[in-house]
Amino acid sequence: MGRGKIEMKKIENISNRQVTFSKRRAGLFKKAEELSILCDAQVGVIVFSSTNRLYKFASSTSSMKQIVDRYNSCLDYSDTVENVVEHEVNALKDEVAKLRLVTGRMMGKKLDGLNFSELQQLEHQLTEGILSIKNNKEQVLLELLEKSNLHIEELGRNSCNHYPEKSQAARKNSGGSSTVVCDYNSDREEDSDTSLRLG
Amino acid sequence: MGRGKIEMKKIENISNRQVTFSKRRAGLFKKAEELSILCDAQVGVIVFSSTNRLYKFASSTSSMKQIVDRYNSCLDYSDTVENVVEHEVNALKDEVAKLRLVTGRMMGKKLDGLNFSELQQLEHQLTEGILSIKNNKEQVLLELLEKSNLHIEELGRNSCNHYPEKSQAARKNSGGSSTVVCDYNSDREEDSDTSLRLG
DNA sequence: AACTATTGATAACG
DNA sequence: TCGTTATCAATAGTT
Repeated sequence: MGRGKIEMKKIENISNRQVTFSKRRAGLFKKAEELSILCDAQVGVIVFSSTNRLYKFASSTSSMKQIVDRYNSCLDYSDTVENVVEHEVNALKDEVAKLRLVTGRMMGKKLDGLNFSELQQLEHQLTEGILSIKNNKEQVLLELLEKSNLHIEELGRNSCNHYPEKSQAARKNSGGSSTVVCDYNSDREEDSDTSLRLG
Repeated sequence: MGRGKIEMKKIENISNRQVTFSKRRAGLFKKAEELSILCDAQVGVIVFSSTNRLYKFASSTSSMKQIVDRYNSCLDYSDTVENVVEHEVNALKDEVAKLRLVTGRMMGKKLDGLNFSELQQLEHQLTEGILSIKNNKEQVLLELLEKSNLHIEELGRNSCNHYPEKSQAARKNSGGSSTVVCDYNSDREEDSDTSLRLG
């Protein structure tokens, strides 16, 4: 219909295609509405243009959501997204429960079901953990010490160059093996997000 | 079009309506296909007849499921089921990650981001845990001991009553404070599912 | 189901 | 984007 037939293939001329899209989309929606009225049918039409715009039609008595829901309820639900997601949620809940049990046990709670060898294994695990933590503490302390010493050295040098009237006390401790007091609790630089949040 | 206009309202004659439904449904699907081909669009049509039968059309390059999914993804998702579920999944994933970090740290891994006071706190936590575990071990041992003693006592009584010819060795250890050897590792009764699975 | 008279949709054009 | 119109497609009523 129109001033001549057209081949049933993609219209290459873009503006032509856009015009035809608008007209035929309106025609399609009109036909859908007529079908729904004349034949008392529930009709939904979803159209995505080649430019990814969404156009939809739903017969007046219902929303597209209702139609899509009804359509979904007609399908076989053995392998749908919902099912897969539910599976994933269950797996995650299981893992959370397991991990909570493990952390709880490591904190000395929820030990009731364990036999002697399991308790012993757990204790061994914690002992190993403490050992590793002690090593890390040592490492952290060493690094703090080194940093402090560098700082003091620098302070000493600055005092010497720019503030000669205040340099005496600083210079006194700027030697190779000076004693340094670290304020451990104030050592919160970056990475404070990695804090424990236990309990 | 046809041998005269028709009023745009529900066709009351049932067989007429069914015929028109078939014809116009075919026409609608044909129009949908033409639109999809000519204009390179993705088109889906869902029709429920007045007799609740489902008819659907999806443009050849896609399934209705794809179209419906794409449609859903285009909606405003501020308050849908999917969004709530996604939130739940994300929360669970976060919790799993957090718990893994905690258990990892308790096992002496992933300690790199921690400062001295955090390490000290962690160590204290583990020390407390070990203390609690030691108490539980003690309790388990005491219970095992009691059980064993009861068992031996019973054995002794049975030997005395029914197998007098074998009773001498048993009777020898059936006193109040006898020495008992426990096989800890074989103490796997019920609740084996609550085992640790660390690491 | 086919047929066909008629209306409706739309391709090309302005 | 919008209106017009010549043309063809869809289909209502009939067989």
